[in-house]
Amino acid sequence: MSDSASLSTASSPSPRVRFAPSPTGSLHVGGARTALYNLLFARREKGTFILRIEDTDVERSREELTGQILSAMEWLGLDYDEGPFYQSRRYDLYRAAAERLLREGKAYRAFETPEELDAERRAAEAAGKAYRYSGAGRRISSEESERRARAGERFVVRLAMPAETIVVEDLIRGRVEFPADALDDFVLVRSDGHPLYHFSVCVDDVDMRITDIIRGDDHLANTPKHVALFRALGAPIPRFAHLGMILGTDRKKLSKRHGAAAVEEWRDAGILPEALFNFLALLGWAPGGDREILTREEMEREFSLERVGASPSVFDPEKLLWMNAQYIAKMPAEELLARSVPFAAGGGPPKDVALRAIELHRPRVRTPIEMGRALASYAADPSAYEADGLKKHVKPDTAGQLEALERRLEGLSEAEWTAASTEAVLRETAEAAGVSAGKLIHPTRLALTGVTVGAPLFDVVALLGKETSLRRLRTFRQRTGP
RNA sequence: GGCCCCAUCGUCUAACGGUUAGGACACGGCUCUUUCAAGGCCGGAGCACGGGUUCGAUUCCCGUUGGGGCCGCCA
Repeated sequence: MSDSASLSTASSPSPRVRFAPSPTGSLHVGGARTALYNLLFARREKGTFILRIEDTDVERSREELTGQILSAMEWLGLDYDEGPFYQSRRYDLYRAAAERLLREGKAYRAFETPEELDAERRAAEAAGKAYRYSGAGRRISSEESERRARAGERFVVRLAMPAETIVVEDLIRGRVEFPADALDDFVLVRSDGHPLYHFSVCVDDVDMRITDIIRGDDHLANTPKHVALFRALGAPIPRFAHLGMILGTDRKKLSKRHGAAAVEEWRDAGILPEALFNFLALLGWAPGGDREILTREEMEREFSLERVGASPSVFDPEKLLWMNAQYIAKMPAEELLARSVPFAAGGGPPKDVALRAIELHRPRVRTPIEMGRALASYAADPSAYEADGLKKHVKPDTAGQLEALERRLEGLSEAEWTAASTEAVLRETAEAAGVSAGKLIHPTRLALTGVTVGAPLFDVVALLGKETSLRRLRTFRQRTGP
């Protein structure tokens, strides 16, 4: 439309975003939500989503965890356009950047030992003051610094923070200011040559031409460091968007301590990836209107940071389970069957029976695991009967009534064995015995399924078939009778 | 302790100065019914507090309180 619109489009390249987990644990739901927002943002803005593994912490990073994170992302459908890139393979880049900053006087060597720093920190604490690095290294001349380095003295590289307020324009939080005296000259490179988090992040974000940094709120306080670093590196400052934390029910940052903080734990609990994706997307973002169940396409089309809230959100497993049930309700039977069979002990009944069982139990289960259990009950006779059910529904004359029921049911041919006709037979039997149908229905359910709750009895009877139904009835009578 | 962020039902959220403050989960009731669900209907439940600004504040500003985060040669 207008000149300025086309101009701004021309001057802002397509966005590049990244998700940068460190393999020090499995994929956390908070991390997954961050990745998901990056993905949605990239799709919506026709940008590029990059995956970068931040494995510079040699003590804590573990290779197998990278594999776990990758597979959890794949399972959830968090697909990236570029990467994964590994920071551990990019040390040359960090070394070159550090040398450049040193040369340009934007960073300097500091020769304090960890023990000395520890002592300073403790002293500050004892004095009730906030600890700041003294800046001693800054006052060493570059000649002397060079000389000591060449002499083999150990040193770290620190950034010379400018003495000015740093302003962060956050897409979600607005303008946030950090006074200069709250920041000190933080360490870029360890004495063993390892680049540290803040440094490798910024060097990579510059190198990968990241335009928008969407990450957790816990990084907001780190952002002035990053801004200073981007400036020192002579790079443009990306846009920032800091997401509210995901909390446990105790309103503390969600962690393993809360149980089920990892994506794979939910996977193993029978949560469908689509459901978790949908649920996580709505933890902080609302599409507007009253919609809750959205397709991936809708989310990719409608996601916008403007509609992302700033406040933290509590992760509610109950609602996740509800959402899972919503997805189960709509899933094609074949697919639901395929997802449930792995959880059916013994593989469940033949496919035609299984498919009908799926429809019977679909509204009654919330996970494929529960569905698997239901399927298994059609293939194997009950191994035990619910104790409370026996007590409640088995009376002295129950066995006799069930025997009468069996006799009459035997009169039905295989072809006549339907829900309607078996029901009719049961009701006739009850009437003949002068009792209500319930007196027979409940013990029959117990006999056929072992429990007192479940799908409509006569549908179950029909599905089980004549032979199995009668066998289970007989067994029940023998095991519970006089 | 210093700095920073956040604040609508128990929970997730809608509202972008004027609404009987809407929806969803959970909860309770009714309905359906052989049980349990699912579904449908109904209900209880919220603008943290105090000052401003304004004709008018849930909404804007300041403060208080409460919660959270960051302050490493961790990420």
